[in-house]
Amino acid sequence: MWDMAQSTVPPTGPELGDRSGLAGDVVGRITHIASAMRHHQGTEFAELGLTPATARALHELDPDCPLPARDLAEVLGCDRSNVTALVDKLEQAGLVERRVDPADRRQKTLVVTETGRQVRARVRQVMSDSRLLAGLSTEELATLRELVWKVSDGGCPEQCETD
Amino acid sequence: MWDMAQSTVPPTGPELGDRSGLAGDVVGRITHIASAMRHHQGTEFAELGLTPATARALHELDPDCPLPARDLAEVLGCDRSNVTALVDKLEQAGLVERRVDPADRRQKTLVVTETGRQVRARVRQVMSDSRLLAGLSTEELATLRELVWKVSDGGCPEQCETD
DNA sequence: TATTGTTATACTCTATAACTATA
DNA sequence: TATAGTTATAGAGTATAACAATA
Repeated sequence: MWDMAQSTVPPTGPELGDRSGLAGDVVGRITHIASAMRHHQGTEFAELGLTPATARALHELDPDCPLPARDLAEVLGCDRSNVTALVDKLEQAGLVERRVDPADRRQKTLVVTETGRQVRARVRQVMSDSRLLAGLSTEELATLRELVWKVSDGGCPEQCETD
Repeated sequence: MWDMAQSTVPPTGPELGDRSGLAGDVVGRITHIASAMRHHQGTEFAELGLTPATARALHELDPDCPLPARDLAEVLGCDRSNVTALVDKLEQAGLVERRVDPADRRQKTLVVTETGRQVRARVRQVMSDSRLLAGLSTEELATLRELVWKVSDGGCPEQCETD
């Protein structure tokens, strides 16, 4: 069935009986599509002087609602120690500032600068760039959205805790 | 529009007019789903004593059609130098053997062992594991397959050369 | 004593460049 | 000279453990 997923035969015969082959096929395709998306985003981020990880970190930092590093780590689903390096790079690039929280001097609040705000807007643009979906009609897109929505609701929408 | 993708509101109102919002929404969901799939696969591979990269390498090695390392690198879309380390691990685990090609003694053919054959079967199972799609009916699955197929045809099915 | 951010360290993944042994 | 595999090295990404400052 995996071989089928790798072939170039179009899905003209849905073969509704073979549920697991069907599902495995879809899994393979989604993997391919996501990989292509990551690749494309990676090159776009590089043009902004960002790596995928720093871009994602910037993306998660709301300019209107500064977070402590601890919370950013949680949103990113990674360890606090990684956030240090990520924010180091963002700060070096002038996109983010660390500010000691006067209320709790252990915490450092991550504030997006004006430049950071602009770069972040571009990052968000790239992250929802849908050129890969250009081949679908608007109706197909709507159907696809319904289906992927249903999948991510039933599965692991955020950090995949249901494993 | 990205905020919409992050919300928990179901897509009951398709809003067919907003094509780019629709598409960005789908991109975000596909990213989430693929991330969850990678996470799940990673833990399954770990139980087999494999990393995602070694699992993928093993997956690409057809036991009935041994490849030289050069070809594996091409299939994996990575540099030859990486294949050395990957095959080192697979060989250490007793899953693959290197054999010098008598016809061209520069080449080393990668042969999957009997154990490797069994582990690879499990890897293939994990890679097409579709528990995340359990919430879809077989009909929805068929529709989804048609759509993702169409996307990967129009976009970057394999190593994304069309960038 | 518990928590925040940091540092030190290690492992995976990937890329480039230089080396070797063949061809 | 060109190619296959290897080695050395580097950087990104992520994890754990230990530490300083603060609560």
